[in-house]
Amino acid sequence: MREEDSNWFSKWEEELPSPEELIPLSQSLITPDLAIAFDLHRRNTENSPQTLPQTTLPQPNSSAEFAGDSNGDEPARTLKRPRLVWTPQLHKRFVDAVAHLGIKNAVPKTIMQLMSVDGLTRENVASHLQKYRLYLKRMQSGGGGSGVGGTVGESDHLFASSPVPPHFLLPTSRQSSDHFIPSFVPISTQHPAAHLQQPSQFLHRQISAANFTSPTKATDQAMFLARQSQQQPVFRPASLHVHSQVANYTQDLELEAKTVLTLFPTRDD
DNA sequence: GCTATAATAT
DNA sequence: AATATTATAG
Repeated sequence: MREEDSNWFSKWEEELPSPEELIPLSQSLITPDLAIAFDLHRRNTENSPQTLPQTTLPQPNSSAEFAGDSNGDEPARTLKRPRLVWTPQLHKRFVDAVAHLGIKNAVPKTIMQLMSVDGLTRENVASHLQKYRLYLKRMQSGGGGSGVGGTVGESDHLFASSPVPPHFLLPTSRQSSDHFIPSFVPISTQHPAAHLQQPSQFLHRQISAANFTSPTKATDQAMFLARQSQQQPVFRPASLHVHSQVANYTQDLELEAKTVLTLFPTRDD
C-alpha cells in the first residue's frame, strides 16, 4: 500500500467544508428563476406541504455526481441539468432501495423516494432502472455459467460493483423483502476503476424528512437509511487522475446512523 | 470514431 | 411506468 493511503483520511477531513458553508445550499441559494427553470417549486409545494423542511434542490452540483465540465458558475438561464454520473455508491444505494422495496413496489418514484438523494430526479432513477433491468436479464440468460452468448462485458462494471439480491431474479415471487440486508462489498479492492468516489459534505434529507405521510412509512425509511449509514465509508481514489470534477455523492454515515438508531431503537441488527 | 451510459421521447 | 431512441461523455 502506498504511503498516501495512510493520510488520505486526514486530507479528506481537512477538505470538508464547515457546517456554515453547507447550510445555505439547502435553503436560500436557489433563485426563483432557477427554481422555475428546474420546475422544482412544484415538488416543494405539492409534495411536501410543511412536514419537509426540504428545499432540497436539484441544483446542479448539490449532491449527486455530475459529469461534464467543471463549470463552476452556470448561467441560470440556459441551464440544462448536468449529466448524472452513477457511482458505485450511488448505485449501491439504488440496489438496496430496490431490494428493500421488492420488485413489486420498485418503481422509479418510490425508489427515488427511498434513496432520498437530493438532486436525484425520477427520470434519473427510471433511466438507471431500465439499464439495471437489462443487466439483470443479461445476467440470468448468459451469465449463469453455461456460457451461451450472454457475455457480461466490461461494460457492466458499475452493476457488478453491487451484489444482486437473489429475489431480483425471481419474477414469480415478489416479496417486499424488508429483511434484506445488503452485504458490504469492498469495491476498491475488486475494481481498480472505482475511482469515482470522493467524500463530500451534505447529502440528502435526514430521517425527519421521512415524516411526511405515515409514521410507519417514515420509520420504515428510517430503518432503511440506517442500514445504509452503517455501510463502510467512502473510498478514496488511489490514482487521482480521475475525471474532471469531483464526485459529490456521499452520506453522513455516522451522523445519520446515530440519529436513526437513536430515534428508532426498535430493532437491532 | 466507437462504445458506454444517461437523457429524452414515445 | 415501461421501453425505445437519441444525445453525450469517455
